[in-house]
Amino acid sequence: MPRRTDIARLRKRRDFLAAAGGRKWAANGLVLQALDRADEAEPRVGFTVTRKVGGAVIRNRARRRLKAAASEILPVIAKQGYDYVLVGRASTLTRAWPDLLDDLRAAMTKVHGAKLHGSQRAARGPSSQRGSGNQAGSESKEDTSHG
RNA sequence: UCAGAUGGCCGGAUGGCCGCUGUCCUUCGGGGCAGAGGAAAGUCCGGGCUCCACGGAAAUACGGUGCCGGUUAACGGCCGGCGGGGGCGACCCCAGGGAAAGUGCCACAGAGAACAGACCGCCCGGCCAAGGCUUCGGCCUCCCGGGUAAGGGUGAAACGGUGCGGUAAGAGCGCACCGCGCGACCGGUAACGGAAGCGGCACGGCAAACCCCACCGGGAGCAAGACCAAAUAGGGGCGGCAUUGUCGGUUCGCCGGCAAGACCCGUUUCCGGGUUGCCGCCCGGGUUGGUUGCACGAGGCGUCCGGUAACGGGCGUCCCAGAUGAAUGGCCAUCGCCCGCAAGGGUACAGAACCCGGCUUACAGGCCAUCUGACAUU
Repeated sequence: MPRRTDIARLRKRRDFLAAAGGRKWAANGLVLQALDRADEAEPRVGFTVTRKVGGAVIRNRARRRLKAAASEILPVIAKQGYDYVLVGRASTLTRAWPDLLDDLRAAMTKVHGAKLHGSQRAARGPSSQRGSGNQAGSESKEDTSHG
């Protein structure tokens, strides 16, 4: 099966900030942020490991594991028009490799599942973007009350 | 063998699958080669390079350095020596210039602490008011006046220490030795070392207190700086058109010259301030993206020569990361090492960001060389 590994990288600070305003899912070994750009362009991906996790060596190792996981999984299930940001945490290094891959797959489906409502509202245009940002808090509150 | 001192080095290995950055080749399928550190770290010093400022030099202020000599592009680094301190020793540590230029500080305790000082004590003299003793002559205590730095006590430190002489008791008052100060002269490039002789002996400590002296330092940094290309709003300049008045020409369509208009505000005039159309070209600045700076260098390795050494020179040889939300890796297996009876777990500190020379700090485990002290053996 031909694997596409050359997914475009996010390189600008404003892209990362925009993705941080999108859907977010925290798995055991990583945190995934996704933003639906509402166009049909190629998907893009970026990586972030904050100083909270550790020094430069630890952060580099975490980012490389995330890159390796992304190059294995994203070409299969990434969707057009999406920006993804993988955020490393302390457990990114200690998590077993198959578990880390499962974490990423699960996070991708979670983030895409939320998109299903969004695609219906996409006909109404920019209101969907405003909803993902401002009303995210109230939505999550409803979720917890249901569960 | 044990304990220790100094200097230096390594700091995982091999294989498989899949990737990343650079570069070269390509039959465009792909393939070859290279790819983190000793500290890449802290950003504490010193340079190269770049821009800015500046006529040269010096001075003031501020900051830094501070025994002497050498080394270097330079240094607060390094090497060699000197002085002081520590260790049986190998060796280690030290901001280590100036206190008769000046100012300041030296707490507490203590009688007295910087041209010091009699609390107790010791000694001499006086006195009989008081007390005691008396052989009735006086004597002692108290008191008064003085001498004394030997003893006690205080302190971090008390006009140097020990001994003998000396004295009323004492005192460098005298003497010997030690210490201290000055020191002709000798050795050394120098720091400094030695030292005849002289001086009875004080001229205290702190300059990581101010200060003085000598030397060094313009500022900012590769997000420096240079170049290219886009799109957007606004600025400046030039030209043309449009608008108004007037003069001249006219084929009555217009053309040319000159001048400025219109609106708003300060109550009006004068005067002052502000705003204002369209198009093209040029200039300069900001933003974004790209290229460059950017990796051949105070370069690595080997060898020879000079030098105790730091280091310098000659010759040969090699090309050895170049990213920019930032490559140099992810996963798996086997082995090594450490912990554990085993299952199993762990495998240091840490990631280039313009480049060099240092310093400092972090570091599992291990190796090598030289030297020192014990013990044992021959």
